[in-house]
Amino acid sequence: MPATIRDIKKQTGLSLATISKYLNGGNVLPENKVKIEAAIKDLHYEVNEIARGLVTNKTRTVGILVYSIESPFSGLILTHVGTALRKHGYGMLIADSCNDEEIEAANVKYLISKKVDGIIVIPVASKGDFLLPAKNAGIPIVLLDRSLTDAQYDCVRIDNRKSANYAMKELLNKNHKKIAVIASEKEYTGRERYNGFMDAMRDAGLDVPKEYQVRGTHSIASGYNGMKQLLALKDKPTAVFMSNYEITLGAMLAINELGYKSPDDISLVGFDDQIIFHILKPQVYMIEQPLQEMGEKAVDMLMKRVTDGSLDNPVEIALATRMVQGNSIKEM
Amino acid sequence: MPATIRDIKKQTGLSLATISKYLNGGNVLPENKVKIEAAIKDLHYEVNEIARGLVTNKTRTVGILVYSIESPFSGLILTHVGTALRKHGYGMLIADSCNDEEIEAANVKYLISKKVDGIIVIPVASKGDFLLPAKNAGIPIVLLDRSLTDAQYDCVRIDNRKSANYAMKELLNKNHKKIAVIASEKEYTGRERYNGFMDAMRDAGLDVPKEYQVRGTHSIASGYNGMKQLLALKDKPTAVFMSNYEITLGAMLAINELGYKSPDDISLVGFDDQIIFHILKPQVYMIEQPLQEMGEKAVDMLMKRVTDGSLDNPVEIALATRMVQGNSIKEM
DNA sequence: CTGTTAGCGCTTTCAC
DNA sequence: GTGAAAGCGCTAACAG
Repeated sequence: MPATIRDIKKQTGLSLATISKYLNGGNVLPENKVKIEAAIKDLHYEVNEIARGLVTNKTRTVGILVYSIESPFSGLILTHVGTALRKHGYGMLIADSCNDEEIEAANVKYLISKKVDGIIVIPVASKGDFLLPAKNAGIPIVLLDRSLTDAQYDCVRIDNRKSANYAMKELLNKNHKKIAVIASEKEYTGRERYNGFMDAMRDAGLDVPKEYQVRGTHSIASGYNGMKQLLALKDKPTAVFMSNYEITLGAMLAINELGYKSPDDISLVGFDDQIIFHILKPQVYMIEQPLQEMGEKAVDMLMKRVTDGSLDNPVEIALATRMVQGNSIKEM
Repeated sequence: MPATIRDIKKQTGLSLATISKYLNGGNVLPENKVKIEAAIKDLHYEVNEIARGLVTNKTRTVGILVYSIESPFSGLILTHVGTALRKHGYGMLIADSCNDEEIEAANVKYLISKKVDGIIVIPVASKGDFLLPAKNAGIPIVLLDRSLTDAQYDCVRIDNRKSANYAMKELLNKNHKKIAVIASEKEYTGRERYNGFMDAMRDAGLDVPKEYQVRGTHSIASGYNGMKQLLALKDKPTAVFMSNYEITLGAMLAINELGYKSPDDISLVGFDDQIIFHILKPQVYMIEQPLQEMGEKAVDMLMKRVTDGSLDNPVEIALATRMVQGNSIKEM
């Protein structure tokens, strides 16, 4: 049975109010401060945040709804979210949606019952209904990385469409004409990046035959199979745009396995820079997302809602990305 | 302002006690049950777990202290931990130690103040002092994947030393004599696997020259540099044992980059099977950890302590691993 | 600056 | 099976 504020009261002879005031950073006579601090040490006292939360109606905990904690991307961005939250004195209650919309919806209710002060969500669903209970409960919500098609929430992400479009310039400038794409089909980012790719090709007046448009899932297997498919074509593309980390990884493996060399045999541009690509040959041209900035901005937005009680209209922030130069593109 | 149990009382005319009883699965007259359920729907009532926690002194939340949420291994095992916990009706409050012992120690206190019912920890530190505050507070603790050198806690892990030893048989049976190792030096698993490797070599009566013992960190870079180092030796090893996922990945990249082929030029055995290696050529012989079983067992042990209040002596469970056959070993 | 008091939302005796 | 009442550990008026 851990020490409570009453034990401190007993040892110091002070009132609960004074002790509470001290605990919350209020002004207390120096001598009392000393007494209280001594008692805290003595008794190994730690504030009971549950009790505190009951009265303040604040838990200093943010719920994180993550599409799949198994995915490497999740960890890479959550580490920044967590660090930013910790700086504000907040913790993360993480709920893994396991890429399952039902679990995701159930997790929202779970977080509500846990009285989290806000929710950061990298969604599985592309529609926003599942968030309504939280919204109705008045819990601030910030979307991260992925937006929703039918609902307005604060959102921090990159400009996927523009980034993909921009990435294509590298290939177009080097005179590639036969360019293929491997993109995930259902997810927000996959769709947007595919659109950006198509925008760029259309603007360049280039046609993209159906067999150059490989749509799959957000997975290594998709990249691997997609690239194999492309390399098996009679009329191979000279370049391929790979729309995310998993797809890029899979595609690179297929290339290696089949004994092709990039950029000699095929030029490459990928998405989602990760350390592994820094030590791979050839170094692939990669769109890099500002993961740290994304995590921090999402936390900033949420904190603003939480602490200011800000009720401004939702804003969607689309951060710029950066092209990491490589040597995976051949001049045509 | 969300509905409370008092709002239900108003609408149903029942007493708090009856409603509470219903909420906790107690027996209530069918007519009352109907009334309560209607009111809950009407008012969008969700239990306030904070208030409940204050009186029951249980939060149905488990704290997770993870060495680095950024690491792919973390996500792979936490997904199973999370799923198992959810089945028990528990959530995870995840605290990222960021590979930093100071943060780790601070996070313990944070979790205590959050009154988590138990803690699962994949530690950064190799000594157990940082867990003392939680232990003293009577919070059950289960170590996962990594043990500690100086403290007794429940622990679920694989038998790293034996697994590494066993993995070596594949190489020894195929008559390899000049075998090198790349292992992390400071971490628990790295040390144990290194020891298992050395055991096997000693038992086989084989010498391991210093330059065949590459010790580094648990990182891709370590594997990459380590393998380059080995391949640059005048007297190259015929086989290499790579002690974890990151090291294996890095080592494979180095091999590819230098244009070597496995198993023709070098035989390989790795640790930590992950999907990526399933589509890589050659398929590397890999020790596979039972991640799901590990996650579930850890949760089981914790739940036993939490719900039974079991105070038995700590037990350390070392699970068996499995060798995933590949084609990365040449018969000598 | 300090103390007294009420009460956050729920569970839990204990009568009935 | 139901209700009244007490209280979990803390904060937040308010008065002194």
